[in-house]
Amino acid sequence: MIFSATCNYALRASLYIASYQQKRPFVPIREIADNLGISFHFLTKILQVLTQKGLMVSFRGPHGGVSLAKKADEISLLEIVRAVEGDALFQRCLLGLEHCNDQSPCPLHSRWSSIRREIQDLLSRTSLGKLSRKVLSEGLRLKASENVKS
Amino acid sequence: MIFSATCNYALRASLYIASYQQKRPFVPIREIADNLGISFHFLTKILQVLTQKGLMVSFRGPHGGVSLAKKADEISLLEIVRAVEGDALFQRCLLGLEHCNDQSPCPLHSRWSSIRREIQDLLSRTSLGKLSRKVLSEGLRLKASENVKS
DNA sequence: CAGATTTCGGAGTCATTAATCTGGAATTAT
DNA sequence: ATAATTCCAGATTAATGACTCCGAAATCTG
Repeated sequence: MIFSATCNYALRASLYIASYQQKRPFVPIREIADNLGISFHFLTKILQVLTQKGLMVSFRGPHGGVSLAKKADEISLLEIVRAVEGDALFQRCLLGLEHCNDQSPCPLHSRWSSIRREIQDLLSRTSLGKLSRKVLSEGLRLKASENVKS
Repeated sequence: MIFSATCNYALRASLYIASYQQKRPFVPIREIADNLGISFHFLTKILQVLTQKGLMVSFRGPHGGVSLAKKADEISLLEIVRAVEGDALFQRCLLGLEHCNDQSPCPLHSRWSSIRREIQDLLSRTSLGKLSRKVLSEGLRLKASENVKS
């Protein structure tokens, strides 16, 4: 629902970096991939996009990796989402109609618009910093939890 | 966003039937496809699913077509969505995590859950009948609007 | 410098969804 | 009967997204 796998990975990886970068200048992609259970090569590609868009900075070689380009409190989830999903995401019609807007609305336009705005507000109000602190203090998970039973 | 093309088509076609069935016993799929700008064969396949799931009834031959299985006021958009998208749609985590729930939540779980519920409520409160009356009275569109300029 | 580490960038594969095509079966009208 | 209409069902193709692979470039260590 809502987001592509690419976008989910981008959010989780960003959150991982914000949470576990600590004093290191860079966090290796391999570490992120291993800890979140994401394909290394695929994640590499996704993070490349984020660095190209200026949200991350990267460094090659030993002790290299990626790092947030700004302070974690200054990066909103919305920025991450927009970087990988593009700008059209928050303009789409619930019925899939092109050019559905206030002038030429579909039957659900007004009601859907307000929910869509809520989603956008949630993402723009929530920063990586805020959320990473919550992850650390409450021990929340970012990975798919492979705990089968036991 | 949110829905697949299949689901969009299912909703629009259902709404078309509810709006334009008038006194006819059945509405031909060809007419729906032409008026909504959807591939006939593809729409056929989608409506077959809706009839298999008991939401529509169909009839072959001249003056055949498909028809709502219940009164339009008794069919919610949610029923249509569930029939084509399956049941998992309204349980998915914003970060794409499996088994994200109150016991083992992701960092966004509580906030996302409430928005997700709003979406589900909107769809379950809105019936085909209610929405089709709105379509007719306000002249709202169900198709992609090919008005280039003129 | 040699070798290990790590990102970069492009190409290729696989799976799922979207869409098309073709023939057949049911029904009606002539 | 025969033809026309319309849904049904399966096969095929196209497009997109998800994921893999590999060689190259940058950087550090010894």
